[in-house]
Amino acid sequence: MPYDPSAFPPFAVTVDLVVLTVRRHALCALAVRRGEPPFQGRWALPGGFVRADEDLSQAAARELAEETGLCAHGPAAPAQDNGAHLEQLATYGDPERDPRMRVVSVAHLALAPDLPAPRAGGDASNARWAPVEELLQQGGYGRDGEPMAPLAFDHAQILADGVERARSKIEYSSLATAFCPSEFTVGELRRVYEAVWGVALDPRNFHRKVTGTPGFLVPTGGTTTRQGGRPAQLFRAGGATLLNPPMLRPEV
Amino acid sequence: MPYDPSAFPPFAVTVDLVVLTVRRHALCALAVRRGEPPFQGRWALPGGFVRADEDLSQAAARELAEETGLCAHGPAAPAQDNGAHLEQLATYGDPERDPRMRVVSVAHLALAPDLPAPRAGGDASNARWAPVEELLQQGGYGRDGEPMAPLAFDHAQILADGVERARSKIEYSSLATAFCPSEFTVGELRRVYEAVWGVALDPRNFHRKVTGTPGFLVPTGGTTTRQGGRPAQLFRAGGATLLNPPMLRPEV
DNA sequence: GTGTTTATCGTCAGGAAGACGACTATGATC
DNA sequence: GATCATAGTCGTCTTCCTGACGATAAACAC
Repeated sequence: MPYDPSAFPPFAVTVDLVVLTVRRHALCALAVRRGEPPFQGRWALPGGFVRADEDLSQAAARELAEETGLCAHGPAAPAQDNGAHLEQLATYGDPERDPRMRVVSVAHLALAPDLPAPRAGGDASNARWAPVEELLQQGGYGRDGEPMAPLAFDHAQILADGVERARSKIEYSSLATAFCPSEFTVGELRRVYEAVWGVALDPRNFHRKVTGTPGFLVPTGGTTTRQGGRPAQLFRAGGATLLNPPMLRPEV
Repeated sequence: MPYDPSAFPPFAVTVDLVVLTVRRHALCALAVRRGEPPFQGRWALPGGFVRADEDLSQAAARELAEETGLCAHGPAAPAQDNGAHLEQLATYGDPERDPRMRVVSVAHLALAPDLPAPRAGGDASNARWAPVEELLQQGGYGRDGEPMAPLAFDHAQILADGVERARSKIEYSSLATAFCPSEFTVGELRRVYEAVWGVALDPRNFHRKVTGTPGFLVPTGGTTTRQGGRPAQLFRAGGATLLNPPMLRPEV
């Protein structure tokens, strides 16, 4: 078929972000309140249009910086540089997903260490970290007693897919360190796994496992007592990105 | 921001397909020859524009049917129904990836049993199954001595990503059965793993492993000698989609 | 000091996987 | 028909990993 601009329908292309972090032992996602219709006043995932001269990953990194100030790095993550991990998640293109027009959204997944309060165009009341289970439950009430409407558009599905990706990916990759500050203890890393998977892990077996996996953790020599109790060794993320053997998520 | 159609740039959205199969002990992909510029005469992945009222997965299934006649089913695959497995792979949106205009392509991965010769709009000379290593090598010569130009657009990258997805996914899912006919032997399944991974596997350990994984294989009661040698039991794919424990890809 | 908390080391039993021997049941060849 | 080649299937043995859990260590609160 020759080139004919009328031969294909025009689409709007957006990026939406599932930004995850661990706060107070819970897996949380960044949500922003919509200021305009459709779904005005409802919570949604941050995102925006891809610009004409931008790659998809560039657009995602730009949106991430606008919403959180984080500097992104790609899936082939180098050692911890205090930026966020960013990778493409999936693309959502149901013809009915946006009532205004045909929008295809390329969702991205970002993993970040615990951060100060989010900003959404400088307006803190319109952005927040919320536990993912709170965002995903239908028709419940939030921690502040406010009735929780479901997320706008198909963002509940996107969030669920992002959470599932994160849950499975920390099994066989060193991605869990993306939730930690640049230096962290084995216990802090264990609490990340416990928060993301929602299970309790044996501290002794976990310690043996992560310290025994080559390339996962590199000791810095320092220690800390910020968690209370006996001082713990500090580590930073090692060069390995794939864990062999993988961490095993307990059954059920 | 209020709804303003001029506020976002228009994109063309396409689906491209990585269709994989195993033929003659080699992992092969479906390639079609381009009939028009750009990249006229070069090999490319099959694909086409998403229609105005179509979901992305619908568009991918339609393209797959047009190129191969296969009926697709989704990632939550039911028991083997002789259709192809189809899942979304990733989305490619570099501003320069198509010289004509801004095109975002949602690549999909399809896995199919060995098939009769492909058809591309009824023209067999413009479609073929080619070993993936042949399609991915730069500047070599094909099996027929014809010089091999690289695949059109960024299709070499898409194909490489699809192959890597298939290689890793047969580790922890029962997807390898999507390469087999509805009834198959343990040896045939092993040859699928060997072709996709490009390694030799121990027949005895492989047999113990797959027959011992609950839900992976169910015996049909029949036997076959189509591979020569002692008759082998026939199986069909069981209900399990995730393998626990996973198959282990041997180290390099 | 005593108790609490967290970190870290060690032990032991059960299971999974790699290496590989042995046996079985076909078709092909002489 | 005997022999051989080819595949398939069952066992064994050793090694490694994991889960369960006891024990010790080093901080802080009182």
